Amino acid sequence: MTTSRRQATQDTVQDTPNYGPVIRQRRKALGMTLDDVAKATDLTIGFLSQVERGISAPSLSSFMRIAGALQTSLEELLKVPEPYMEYVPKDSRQTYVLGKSKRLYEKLGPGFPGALTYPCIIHRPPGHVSEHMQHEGEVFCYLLSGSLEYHLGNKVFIMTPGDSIHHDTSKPHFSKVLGDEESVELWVSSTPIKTPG
Amino acid sequence: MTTSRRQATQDTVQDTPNYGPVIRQRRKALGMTLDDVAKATDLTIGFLSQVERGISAPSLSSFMRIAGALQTSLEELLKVPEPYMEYVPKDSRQTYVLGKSKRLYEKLGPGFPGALTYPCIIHRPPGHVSEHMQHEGEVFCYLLSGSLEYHLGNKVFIMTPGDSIHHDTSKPHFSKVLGDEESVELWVSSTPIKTPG
DNA sequence: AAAAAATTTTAGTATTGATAAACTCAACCG
DNA sequence: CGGTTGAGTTTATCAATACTAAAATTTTTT
Repeated sequence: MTTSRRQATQDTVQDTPNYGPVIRQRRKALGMTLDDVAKATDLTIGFLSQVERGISAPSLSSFMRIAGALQTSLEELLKVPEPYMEYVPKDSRQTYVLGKSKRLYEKLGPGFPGALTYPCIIHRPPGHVSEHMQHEGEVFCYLLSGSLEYHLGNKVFIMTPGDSIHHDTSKPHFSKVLGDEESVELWVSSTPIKTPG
Repeated sequence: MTTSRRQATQDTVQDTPNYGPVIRQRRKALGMTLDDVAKATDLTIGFLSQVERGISAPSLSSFMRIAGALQTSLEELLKVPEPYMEYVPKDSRQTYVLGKSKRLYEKLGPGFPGALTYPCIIHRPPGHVSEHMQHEGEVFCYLLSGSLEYHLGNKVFIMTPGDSIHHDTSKPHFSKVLGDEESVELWVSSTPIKTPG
């Protein structure tokens, strides 16, 4: 054909997200060197440097390993950066109702591009028992109101307003809302809390 | 190294989503042939056949062109299929509050994997004016209650309960909630309605 | 200023992403 | 029944590249 596919690809390079800088930003935000990522992905620092500078394109499987090493997802690296506001007036929060239990989730971040933590407020009804969790990362929770029975590994804490907890999420954990009122919990997590589609 | 990166890749093949069958299913659901997709993506039918059968791996840019041809996204093709229920009891719906206007969105689908349409019910407060939209696809809306002023291109319709509208979404459209009560609208769209992450 | 760390750059190549075309199979039609 | 057509599979091939190893350069640290 008169127009090579190579040229066709070049013509559509505009459509390829500029993931190089996004990868570099995330890597630096995590305090990692090219060598750190190279070891985690079984790729070389030279190649990763080229990927970050847009000189070379990784295969899909390499891209996924890079995303894994950076504790993020393909989707996060490829998507158009979402709008952010550092300052969130309390009456302008994005809110969601989650699940059959009608938990209310108030999103407070991201406050800037490349943020590594996800702040939110969660309202849970009396008696609600959260999912048992265990995954890589860390979390901080401050109880604004209500009462919680927080299970962390084989420890149990009764939390009242003003109490907080900060832990490694690789330890199994869950909590139950005590008493007759809903709990209001301020969370800052290293992984986004899953909100349905 | 004694373990080739190819083997390393093979070792992690379990981690690579099984997108081949997902691509084929979506292509067939859209009534497209390999030739149709080949023409849309500037790839060959032999290659696409191999991709769908997991024999060959497309580059990231080719993958994105395939996703485009299939009117879907990388994320949709790569993600673990979401749980689905054909039958949705009215008190078991997933709900979300959207935006500052506090629209309520009740998810009714997908009813099966590979579905091409997205059913939902949307509740909107009095006076709410929707975003002006214009994109590829089609939509059907049935007004359950309330009243709407629906703008489609340069046509305006006053919708009352029981009325419906079904149109090509490439025409510019938006609507406003009339009267003092909220509207309750049943929608079936060819594209997912955006819900904040 | 020197050393160390981090990154960039270069040369190289085994592998592959993708093609062209032959082949196979099922469905359809005269 | 044989020929044609549509759809998909398979094979041989190769230009391009995904990625490496190592040298060179830059930046940071001491």
